[in-house]
Amino acid sequence: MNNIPKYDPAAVETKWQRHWNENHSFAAEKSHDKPKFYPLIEFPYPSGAGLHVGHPRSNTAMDIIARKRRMEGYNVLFPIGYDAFGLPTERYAIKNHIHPSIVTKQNIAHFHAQLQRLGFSFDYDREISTTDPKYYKWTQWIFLKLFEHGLAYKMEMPINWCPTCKVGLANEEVINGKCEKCGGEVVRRVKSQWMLKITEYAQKLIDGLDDVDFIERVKVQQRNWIGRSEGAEVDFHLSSGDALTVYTTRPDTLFGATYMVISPEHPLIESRKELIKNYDEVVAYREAAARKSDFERTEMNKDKTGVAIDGITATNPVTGTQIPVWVSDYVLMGYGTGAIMAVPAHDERDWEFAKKFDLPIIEVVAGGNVNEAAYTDIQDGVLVNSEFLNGMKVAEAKRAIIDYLVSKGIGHRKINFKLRDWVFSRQRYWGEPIPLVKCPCCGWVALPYDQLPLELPEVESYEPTDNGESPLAAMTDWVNTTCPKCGGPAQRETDTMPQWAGSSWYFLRYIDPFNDSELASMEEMKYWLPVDWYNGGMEHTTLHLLYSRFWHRFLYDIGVVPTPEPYQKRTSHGMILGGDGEKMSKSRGNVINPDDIVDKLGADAFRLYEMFMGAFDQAIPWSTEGAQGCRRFLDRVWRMMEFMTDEEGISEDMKYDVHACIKKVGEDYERMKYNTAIASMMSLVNGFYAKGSVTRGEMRVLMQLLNPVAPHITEEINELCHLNDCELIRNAWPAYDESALVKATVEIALQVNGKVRGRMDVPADLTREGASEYFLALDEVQKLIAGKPVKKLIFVPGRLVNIVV
RNA sequence: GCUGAAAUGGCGGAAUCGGCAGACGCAGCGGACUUAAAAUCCGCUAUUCGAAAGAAUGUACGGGUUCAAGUCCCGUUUUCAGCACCA
Repeated sequence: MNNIPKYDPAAVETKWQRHWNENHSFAAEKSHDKPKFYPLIEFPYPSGAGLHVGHPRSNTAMDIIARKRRMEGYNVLFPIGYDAFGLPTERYAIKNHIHPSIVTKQNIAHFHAQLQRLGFSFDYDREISTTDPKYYKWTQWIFLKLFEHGLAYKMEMPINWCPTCKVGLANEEVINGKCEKCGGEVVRRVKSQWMLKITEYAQKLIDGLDDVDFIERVKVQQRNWIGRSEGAEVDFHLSSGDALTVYTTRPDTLFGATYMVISPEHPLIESRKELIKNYDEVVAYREAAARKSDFERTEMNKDKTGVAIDGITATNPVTGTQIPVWVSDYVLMGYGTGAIMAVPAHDERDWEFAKKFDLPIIEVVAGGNVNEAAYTDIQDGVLVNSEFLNGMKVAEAKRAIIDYLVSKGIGHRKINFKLRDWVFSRQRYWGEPIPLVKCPCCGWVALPYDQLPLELPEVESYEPTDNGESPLAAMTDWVNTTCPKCGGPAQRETDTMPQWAGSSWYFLRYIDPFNDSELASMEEMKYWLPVDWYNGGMEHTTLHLLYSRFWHRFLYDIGVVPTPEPYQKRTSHGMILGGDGEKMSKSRGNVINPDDIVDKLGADAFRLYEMFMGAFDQAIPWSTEGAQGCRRFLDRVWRMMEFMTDEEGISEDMKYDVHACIKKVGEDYERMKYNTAIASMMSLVNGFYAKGSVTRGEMRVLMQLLNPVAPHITEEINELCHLNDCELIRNAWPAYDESALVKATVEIALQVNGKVRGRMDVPADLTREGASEYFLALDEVQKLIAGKPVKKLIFVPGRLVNIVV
């Protein structure tokens, strides 16, 4: 072809982006005739810093799938929105005296422009923001439904308080005793908080995992976080006359229970203080434990401490032995019953404690050496010193002892979860107001649904307060209202919802974003749900991903949504690190700004590099030279126009390579092996260069394969060369021809005693049966074995032949 | 501490089922083009020995199974991630 213009990414990309925008090229079709496909990326938080190089990794990956599905004939909904409530915006607003809603608007505009510049095929017509009252009307609506069903409750409780952010945090937001957002030390603070009963859904959230296609580590992490365990509750009779109930997963070891431990906060200490001779000592221990921060508690978890209660003993219900009761902070009030039976022979913590305080250790499961270490194996151990359990395996003994406890009325089967309820209120301005009022006569009363949305009022100051009150509390005009039930004076809740509220259901709103009478129409949801493929960060596994599954399952239970699970498939991308292999951060000075790369190399090269740099699910250091190499590849693709011939078909000598590439690229995109898909296209292009020519037919296929990754340049080449009479995005995905993948001869390796001695071409249809005769007749084979007797000949068709002499 | 994943050239990585280790890219070296440089195109590029043909070694380390091991088994080291007294 003559008159090839120079490749100018900026011009080409602007042109096609405008074209797509004007034509709404990626708007999901209203009709439900076609099969649907709903891919989703986690909607970004529109920070002032703009897009990070991490965003395009996930976005491009799903964009490739979305674009491929459109070519395959699906009706695709690939939406975008903004998770815009949150602390950084509020902080910026406070510092610069701008209303957070204005900051949010500016940041969203910036993000929108950056996303468009990267050519993502989002349906921008459905763009949403969680801060839009038309949106958060429905976030509040869902909260009221939870409240109505008894799943939201307010409770005075010690919470995780971040003194830097001046806000309470959910358990999921505390990482190693530090605040997830600012890294500051988290302290305990007693506050009255709204809680959501996610624990009621613990079992459903575990069971639901069986029916979805999530990558294994996500399932494992969610299961561990929910932490289901099966065991029994057993009552121990105390000398005080009380029954002390413990939870244990090892009821089979009951005969080995040589002492008991209650947590320092256990109510028994107060209710029986008159019997406790060393009450002062116990209280001093409790206070010392309370002063320990979470950090100290975990740091010191190897060194056990405790105090024996003087004055109360317990009776082991099966042996009748009197055993002591201790207080120790290795037993937590928040799990089980806050009390345990200690079996030092078969529990590591109890073993350590018993060694330190010289308490008896009785072996009841044979198989280890309990003087050396606790024996915790539950597979092979056999019960001993346990009367009627003797000789049984652990699993059998568990069943037998529970039956016994039930028959005596002193115990029963019990399932426990580590999952805690979700702390749902935040003492902040920039969040969804909680639509409840407190009435002195009626208690907490829900706002009627027709009064939603309850909009955020304008306030003078968004500053959080040190006393733990939301800035809204100072707005007396807004706070003082009337009770919707009795009409008397009442006050609004002034805490707001956490950032996780708006993101717990946003994928539903995309389906029907302008609906003012429902959160989304059932008919539309029946067509679009569930989300077919959701890619996002591992850091959200026990936060957003779990929370949104909980909300969705609740909405399903009350008949609002048609599917029990929101997401069919979940994958996760690896982080992009700085060039030094460290996490990108301003302080390290290794941050790469996507805009700079797009300016220098173009969006297509940037997208291509983000997909080519390495395995999609692994952390990869950034390399600007590597990105440059991807730009070089696109330059080479562009220059292929110089030697393109007018032939429409695929030339005979390239047939195998072209069809193998179609197969490879299609399969690799689906498996998120973008790096090898791109490598195979690079090899194909190298082949055309080696040959010095490419046909129009070959060019057409290459453009179709490359289009999902590099949509602008391929569209431009398609137009310049009139490869198709329509845009590539309206093209069908190419199919490969099985017969073209069959070769007449294949190159195999020739091994002698397992060592490669050469390569040779053999007929592709050579079978194992004919192999021996075929190979031993060859001169080169005879030369290599040099007359030695052949012991064995192994032939793997298409791979190698190995002659053992 | 427990659990899980991983370790491959100078670098990022590839090798789908136990079957030719190092695809593809980066960096480097050489050549062509050019007054020159850049760009581009072509070639080389795991290590050691060798002029070459070739040979030996080689996928964190030590063993093992197999005709054949990056891949499977046992042990060790290191790195990363998750959980962190959940009875």
